[in-house]
Amino acid sequence: MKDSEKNVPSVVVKRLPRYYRYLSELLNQGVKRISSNALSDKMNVTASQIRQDFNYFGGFGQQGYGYNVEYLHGAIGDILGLNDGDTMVIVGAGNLGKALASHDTFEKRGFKLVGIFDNNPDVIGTVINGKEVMDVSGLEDFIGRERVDIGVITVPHGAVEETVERLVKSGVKGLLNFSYMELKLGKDVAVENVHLSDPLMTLSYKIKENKQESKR
Amino acid sequence: MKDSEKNVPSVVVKRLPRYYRYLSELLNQGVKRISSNALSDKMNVTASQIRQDFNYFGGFGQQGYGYNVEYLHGAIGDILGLNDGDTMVIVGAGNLGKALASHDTFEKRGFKLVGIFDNNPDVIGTVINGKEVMDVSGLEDFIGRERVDIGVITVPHGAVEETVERLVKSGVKGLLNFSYMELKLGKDVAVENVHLSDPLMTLSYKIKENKQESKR
DNA sequence: TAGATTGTTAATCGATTAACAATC
DNA sequence: TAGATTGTTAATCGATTAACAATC
Repeated sequence: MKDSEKNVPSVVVKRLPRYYRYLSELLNQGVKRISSNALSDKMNVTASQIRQDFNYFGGFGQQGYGYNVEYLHGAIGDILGLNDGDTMVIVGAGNLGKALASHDTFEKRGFKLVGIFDNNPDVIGTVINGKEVMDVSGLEDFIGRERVDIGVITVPHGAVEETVERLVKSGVKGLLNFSYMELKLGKDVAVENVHLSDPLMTLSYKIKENKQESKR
Repeated sequence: MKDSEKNVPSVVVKRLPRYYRYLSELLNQGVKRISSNALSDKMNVTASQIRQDFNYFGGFGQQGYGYNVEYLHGAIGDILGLNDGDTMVIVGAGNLGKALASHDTFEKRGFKLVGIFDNNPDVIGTVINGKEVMDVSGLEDFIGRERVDIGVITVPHGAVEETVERLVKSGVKGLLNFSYMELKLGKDVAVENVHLSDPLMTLSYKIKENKQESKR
């Protein structure tokens, strides 16, 4: 069994984007090499965990030297599939859809926004970040023709179910779901659910905890 | 030591918003009671974990009956501090700031948006979701006067540091940070960092994994 | 009461950390 | 070579699951 086929715990996978971000920053700063210890300080994780994590994918470092930042950055990008040129469409050109369409980090991470869709005649035809909003009635055709990989769901609550169905039927391979509804699908279509109010609630908990602590 | 003062593992805290969302939905559907087993089916977690989690805060159920949905919903809301009437300001009225300002889920969860700030003269004075965008130069005054609890950071990269400093100095108790930069602060100010591209990267990984699997 | 289901303890599992031999 | 730091195994810690007595 190749290293890349070992089953990687999902806690590790969820840490990869974070590593990737920090390495991007180091790369920007022109840092050439970094040790697990130095990275550990920066990221507030243990050096041991860093080495352990990387070794799920088979060691990118060199004894006595550390890790080459550029190489490691590229390797993690590959593992994450950021160099696969995944294309995506945004369905729902409301405020959130618009914001995501204009969010340049997506492009910087190697994703290509190829279409924005809405069902509102007033919105169809308007231009967001240089792209014309298309009529959602043409969604299936477009996805099939352009072989779109990812569907980003930013439609209102009531339209989620239908949107998901249509995206999946058209053959997208993954859904990034910003709707209130939590999606579970068959394992042939990957899903990530994003709930913007979750971190706000967690923050609220922490604030409350801080208050209680200071009272003691 | 009271139950509420036990130190709750952060994995448990991070699950609370999810419980809260599912309970909101059940409440909407008019469901009166639910057992850990039934909830377990719905949420794809074990019943054991649900009971274990709730018991960190001291048991909300009743043997032989299960949990009263309304009561449990309220209790978790209390734990999360959603009934504390936390106020918030959004700093940065760009696309993301606008989207968040219009995101009604925040209000539904008990948070009160009291101000939106920007430094761009073209944006100052415009109205977002019924609220006029204010000049960021008045940020400190406003926060002090209105005793704002939470600062939501949606400014561009270059303005993050200054924004954080000003928010903290003015006395906010928590930051919800959407900027690229990952914040760490002293423990008197709570922070949640949100990185919108992280779930997209994780999704990309899953898609890639699916592809490899189907090849085998 | 009998049945159901919690609260909670004990067992298991997995993830993190520590340690160190391998090696650049 | 000597020093540094990885890759990797072993030890520890914590979280999840299982089990069941308590009890509504």
